[in-house]
Amino acid sequence: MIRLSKLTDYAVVVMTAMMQGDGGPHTAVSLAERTGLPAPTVSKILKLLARDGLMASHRGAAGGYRLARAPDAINVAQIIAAIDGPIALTDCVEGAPGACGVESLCPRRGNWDRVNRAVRGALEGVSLADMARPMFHDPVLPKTAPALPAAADAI
Amino acid sequence: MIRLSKLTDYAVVVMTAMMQGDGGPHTAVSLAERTGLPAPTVSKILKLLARDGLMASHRGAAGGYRLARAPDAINVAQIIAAIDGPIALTDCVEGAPGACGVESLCPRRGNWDRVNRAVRGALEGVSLADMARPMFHDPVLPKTAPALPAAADAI
DNA sequence: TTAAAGGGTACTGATTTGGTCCGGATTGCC
DNA sequence: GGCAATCCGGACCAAATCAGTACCCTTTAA
Repeated sequence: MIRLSKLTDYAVVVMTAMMQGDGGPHTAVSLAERTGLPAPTVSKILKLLARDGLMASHRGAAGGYRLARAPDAINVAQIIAAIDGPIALTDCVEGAPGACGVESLCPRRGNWDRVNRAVRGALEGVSLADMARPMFHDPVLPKTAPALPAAADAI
Repeated sequence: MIRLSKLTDYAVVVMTAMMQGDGGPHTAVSLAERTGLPAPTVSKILKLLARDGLMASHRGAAGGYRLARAPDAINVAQIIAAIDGPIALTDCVEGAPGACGVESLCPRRGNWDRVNRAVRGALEGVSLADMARPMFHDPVLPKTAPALPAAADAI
């Protein structure tokens, strides 16, 4: 199965936790307590998110982290990119020249990129605010749901 | 980065190789020679694809594998599902009850499923025939390209 | 009957990942 | 001005996962 790292999952947990409370900064340990995740791990996640500009950090006593933007201005693709690096399904992409051992027989590099683009677009369509919104059981989403063929459930 | 297993990448290589030649069956070793991949690996891939009905296999002497359907009736999502199992980005999906350690604090299960659905839909939109089609260098795809925001290249 | 081919399972080495820890830099408070 | 709280940036280790290989069995055409 296509795997997202657990860290990315945790990142969404942490970020949704930050949406609650007043606008004040959250420390890494307070978020760890609130989410039930180990503190060093939360710290690591926050650092990665801050490095990519998704978090605003403040050092010193009474410091902490805050979301850099409104929750609906942050999408899942950005979170994944911050934690896991660039979204690319294979090594066979433009960034890695010559890395592909069967390059001469592989005229498909650009086509995987097409797939990557499609996936990336799908991930950009879901915002952090969407993830925080409690989901009632299996609602047919009115506007954001992508059109799906009927056979999709077998995959 | 979101990773697709190498086996899946190889599967597309093998399947595109099968599109060439007459309609006769291809043996695992002949495909291995043609693609430059190790024979046991090719055999493993073919077995997985056959199990999911993407290949028609014929045993015995003069046996081999054939594509079960036309290349434009096979999409990338099906290939990934055959090799890597169900397409799900996190463990946090409906199928795994209680596996999530922070379940009580995690009201987002259904929302990851929303993301999964979006990705799945994107992958279903690309067929094997698309992957085999030679791609001229960085054409702006006229119809199949998803609408992308300008900032997308940083992801 | 024989040989060619797929079917299934188990094993191993390497890579990746999750998680932890440490010393240093920065900043507010007493 | 000193102190304490907090972030910052690495390096590090154990565990899980994955790619690849090998073996033996079943099937089937010649």
